[in-house]
Formats: sequence, structure tokens, C-alpha cells
Amino acid sequence: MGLAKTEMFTDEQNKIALFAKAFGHPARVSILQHLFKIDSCVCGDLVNEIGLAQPTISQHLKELKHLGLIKGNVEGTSVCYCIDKENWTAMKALMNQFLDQDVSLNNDCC
Amino acid sequence: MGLAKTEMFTDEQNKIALFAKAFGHPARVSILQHLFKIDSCVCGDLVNEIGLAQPTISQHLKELKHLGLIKGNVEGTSVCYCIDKENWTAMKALMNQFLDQDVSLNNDCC
DNA sequence: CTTATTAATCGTAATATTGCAATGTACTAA
DNA sequence: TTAGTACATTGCAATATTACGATTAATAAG
Repeated sequence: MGLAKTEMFTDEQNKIALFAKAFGHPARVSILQHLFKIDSCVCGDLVNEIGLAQPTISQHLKELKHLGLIKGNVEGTSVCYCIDKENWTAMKALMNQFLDQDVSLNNDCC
Repeated sequence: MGLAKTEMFTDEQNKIALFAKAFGHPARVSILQHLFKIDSCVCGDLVNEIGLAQPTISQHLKELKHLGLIKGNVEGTSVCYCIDKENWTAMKALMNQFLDQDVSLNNDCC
């Protein structure tokens, strides 16, 4: 089917899945890492940095923007993208809550 | 195409993407949360806990096992699944490295 | 206005994912 | 052996994702 049955899960679970899906492609991981590294806005450099075609990068950027993880500003003919820090921090908190479930207390049963 | 061009990305980026993809479905998030909550092994309870059919759960478990995030032991007619703590910790370190990129130093350019 | 540049959008092909019915396998119990 | 239980596998349909060529939209420069 390819259609996730989101209605049977909690909002939190669905939210975690949505963010995780955004990181589920190396191109988007790469884009985000680059935006962090540059520590300022990047425009079409991403197309050169990463080896994918311009429409492909544009599509990945659109997804990240839709999730609120990045912001984009038009600047002349080019567009300036950067991390949305506030939303990134909120996302990080949610992911850490999931990743940091208590591992130490488990008894080794398997 | 639906085919990620993994060869143009670093091993780290691809690894992050693979783990993230595993969390990119609420059912798998739910399965993992349940395994943590139970704090011991779980067998077929997952089918009842989550509202999906048995083959579907089995498939999600297979993916998580393939990634090394969970372990499964046969126990009589049932199978006992639990978190692979060592691999989970390693995965967590990798993800945190990605999530914890320095946000504070950025200048607000967008 | 014309042309160049940059990025978004459209359309489409190739591939991946999700979900489940049907079936298979392995073990247990009677 | 037979029947039952628990889980895995297979096969398939529906949908999603990825990638890119072609095109469009918007701005800038001449």
C-alpha cells in the first residue's frame, strides 16, 4: 500500500516519524550538515556541493522547509537558506526523548 | 526513480539516513517504545499492542533486526524480541552527533 | 525590451515502502 | 499422529519516494 496508518499512533509517534523520515535520505542529511557548517546562508551552492541536479535539491529543500527545519529568503535572483534554530532545537528535544529511553536498567534477556 | 544515490555521500551520511529511515514509520517507533517500556522481552504482544496485522509487524521487526537495533530469540513457539542495547547506544551517539551541531553560534541571516 | 541567472514547478519513469491475505514452518500438546 | 499456536515468508496491490529533463517564474543586467 505504501500508506502509513497514522491514525492508530500517537501524535508524538507520528511526529517523530515525520522528522526521522526527513533525515532518512543522505542528500537531506548532507544539506543540513552543509547549512550548519557554512554558519550562514547558502543559495545554489548546494547544487554544486552535492552532486544532484537542481530540481532534485530544490525538492529536498522544499521538504525540509515544509517541516520547518530550514528557512528560505529570496535575495535577488538567488534564495538564501539556513537552519531554523528554534524549530531545530524543538525537534532535537523530541528526538532525544525517543533516543534516550533508559537502556541501562534492562536485564539482558535475549 | 525512488533510488537514493548513496555513492555520492559519505558513509556517515548514509548510516544516519539508514537509521533515520528506520524511525521514519510510526509503527517502528511504537514497537521500539514498547520494547523499552516492557523492559524485558516481548513476543507476539506487539500485534495486540499495535493495531497492525501480524505479517506487517513481523516485517517491521525484520527491518529493525536487520539494522541491529533489536535482537530476537526463539522461545518455544514464540519469539522474544528486545532492544540491542550496545547497538542502540552506538546509533544514539551517531544521531546525537548529527542533531547536536552547533546552533547557538549562528547569526540570524534569514 | 532582451537576455542571462537562479530557483521553483511540472511531468514522468524507476524504484521503494506499506499492508495484508494466504501460506509455510516450527514447535507444543494431546 | 493430529491439532493448535506463534511467527515468518510469499505474492501482490496501492501508494510514496527519488531523480531529472523540460519548462516556467522572477529578478537583474544590458
